Amino acid sequence: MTTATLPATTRAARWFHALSDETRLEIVRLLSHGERCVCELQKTIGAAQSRLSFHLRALKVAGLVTDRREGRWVYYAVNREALRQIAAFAGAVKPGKHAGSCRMACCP
Amino acid sequence: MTTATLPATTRAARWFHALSDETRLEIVRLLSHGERCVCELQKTIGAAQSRLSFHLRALKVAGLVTDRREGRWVYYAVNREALRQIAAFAGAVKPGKHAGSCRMACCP
DNA sequence: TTGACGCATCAATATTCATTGATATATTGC
DNA sequence: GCAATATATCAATGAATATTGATGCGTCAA
Repeated sequence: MTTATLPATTRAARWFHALSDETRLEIVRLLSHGERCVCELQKTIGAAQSRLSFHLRALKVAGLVTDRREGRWVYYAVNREALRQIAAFAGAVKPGKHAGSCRMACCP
Repeated sequence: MTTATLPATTRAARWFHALSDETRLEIVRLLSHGERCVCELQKTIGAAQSRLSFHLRALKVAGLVTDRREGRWVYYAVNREALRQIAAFAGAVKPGKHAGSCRMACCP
């Protein structure tokens, strides 16, 4: 259920996939203000319960959120560390030294 | 063909989707060193040509790469600004003021 | 002008993903 | 225990995506 042991590229691809859906992005945005139970996300987003559950699971499997049961409620929260790593990944892609034509490397 | 006028969430979802595939991540990683022609990406990645073309198009439609023809070659390059915005987006998701139980907001 | 090369596109297929409605499980208050 | 609530899961369906092989189109060099 965890993605911690996967190769970096695979893990990154799964993170990005988890964020590639508008509903899930909305969930993450809401959770960025603090943890929330499913019922509130449901009211706020206006999505069917099973649909929300589906997307929460996707985020959880990808390691972007954590969940915690308290009585009848389950609270979800963002995994700050994962988000940090995602930002770092995107930030690390910089155009490099060879910017400009690259005949040499390309077609010798 | 451009995504510039879309709502922020929609645009972000498309960016993340473009990065949600291992082949495309590998392409972006290679392009981060400078622009490359398709034939070199092909050699390096070892993917069928039509497959590579498919993924390059996905990246281009999402606005993450640009292309430029020079003679028989087409050179692709990362769009630094888009990557910067993606990193900013991920970095902006911070756990917030209400971290901890949030009964109040949740189930009044 | 012909042939080779670099690349894009198309058609067909298989796979993955999202949505909906129904059902199951756990927890609480009565 | 019973009913109500919160959430997860399942089954079915449709939509989107990825892969492969074939074909087309522009460009260059002989």
